[in-house]
Amino acid sequence: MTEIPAPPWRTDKRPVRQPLSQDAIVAAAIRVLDAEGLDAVSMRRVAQELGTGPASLYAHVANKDELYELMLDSVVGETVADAESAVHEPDWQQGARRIARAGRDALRRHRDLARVAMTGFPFATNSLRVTEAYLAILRGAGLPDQIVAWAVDRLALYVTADVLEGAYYYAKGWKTEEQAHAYFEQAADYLRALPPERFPNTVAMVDTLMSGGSDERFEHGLDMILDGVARYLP
Amino acid sequence: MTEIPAPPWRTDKRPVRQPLSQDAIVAAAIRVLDAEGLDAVSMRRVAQELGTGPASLYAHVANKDELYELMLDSVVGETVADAESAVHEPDWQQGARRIARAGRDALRRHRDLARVAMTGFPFATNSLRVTEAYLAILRGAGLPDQIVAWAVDRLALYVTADVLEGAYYYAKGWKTEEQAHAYFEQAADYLRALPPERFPNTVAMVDTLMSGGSDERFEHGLDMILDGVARYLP
DNA sequence: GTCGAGCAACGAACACTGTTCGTTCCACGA
DNA sequence: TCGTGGAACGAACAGTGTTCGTTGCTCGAC
Repeated sequence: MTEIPAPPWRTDKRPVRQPLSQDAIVAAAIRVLDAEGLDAVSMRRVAQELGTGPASLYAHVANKDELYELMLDSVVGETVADAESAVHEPDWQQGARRIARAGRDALRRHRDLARVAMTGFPFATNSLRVTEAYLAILRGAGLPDQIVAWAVDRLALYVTADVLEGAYYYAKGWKTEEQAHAYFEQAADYLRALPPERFPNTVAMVDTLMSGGSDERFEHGLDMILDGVARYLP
Repeated sequence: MTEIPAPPWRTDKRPVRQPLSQDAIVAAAIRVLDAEGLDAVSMRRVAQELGTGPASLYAHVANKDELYELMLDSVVGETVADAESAVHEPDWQQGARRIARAGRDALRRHRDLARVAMTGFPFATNSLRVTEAYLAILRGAGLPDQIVAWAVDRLALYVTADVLEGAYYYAKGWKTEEQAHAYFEQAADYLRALPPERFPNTVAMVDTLMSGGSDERFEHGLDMILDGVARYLP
């Protein structure tokens, strides 16, 4: 099949007329997300990115919510290979840790997309594959099903909540991390200035409470969840 | 101060002219929330509830986000008394449980308001009081500060996530619980129909995975968190 | 007793949003 | 060769949050 070059005449009527597709739309949406944040991903903005109007998108995508979920599943897809290879890890805790880390890394690569993961259930195909990997590892370790179900719930929630905390300032429309840092500093000062007779513990623990977002803290929380689960090994 | 009755003349010009206030606005917003769900709480809808226009609200509320946070703090206020009395509970696990339960009950009374709790940090006064109660209980038990900070984080997240799961169908605009039940049934069928060679664990665990929302499950998850934390007692 | 200042209330408008309708136009199969 | 199904699209609708400029009221100072 040799590609027939576009005829030089008649090219003035329509610019290029390259066909749209769901994949192209999702890719464009993720491009906007990475550049401007989730709130900027509107149907008009995505259409503009593709050089067309918003109505054209509805032939490939049911509505904006579906587009958001497709974006999430596309990003989750970045972790599927990692997750499925982690199933063969001899140490089950290490396997679970690898899936969690891969999910966190993928979400962190895409601004505040984690907000989408907080609303709705992971029924898309890539999410299901990651869940299946989790289940295989935890069941393979011999944990009872009830505990496995709870643990998967908790791990997924922990990962997205951690990312969400780190991406918090995107939601406020801030551009730089300096602004975010200033905000947190100000918040800490506010807590320190609370009346110590009514909030003695809060005031005393300000620094400990506000030390979120770091890798060490994420790993430590992961350890605590997995250690808690390990108590239910037969 | 005897109240002077409104003069019968001149009443045609303005209906009543009762002064607006932040409390009145928040109360009206919660009324709309309870009746129609969070998505229905727009500045125009709240203003309509008060018989005025949206611009009038901005004298008492900075913007819609602040209104949402005020609503949340008002609802959290319903639990402050409970939380602060739980501090005197002799058993620290029982104390923490009481705060968590009170928070869950309060959030469940108000549709999908839990969505607001998922975005943003609890810096409003009532939330701070509840946090202080948590801290007092857990520190009083002798837990190290690092663990206490993590546990409070986890407990708050667990409560709101549990409520959010139960209120999921509000976000979809569904009215009745029958619709929600049908949706979950359909979702379960979808999972059961997955290819068993690629999703053996998911298919096998469908019923366990989808058994969310009940009180027993909430209590069980609470036990698991608290038991996990208890390992760090000196 | 009168005046002035400050502020709450508000009508109208702006710049957006998601979504739908009706039309146009093209590529493919009969 | 024609007919048809479906994608692309322009325009519009009904909303949204927020701001501006004006009005009208109330309270304190003179």
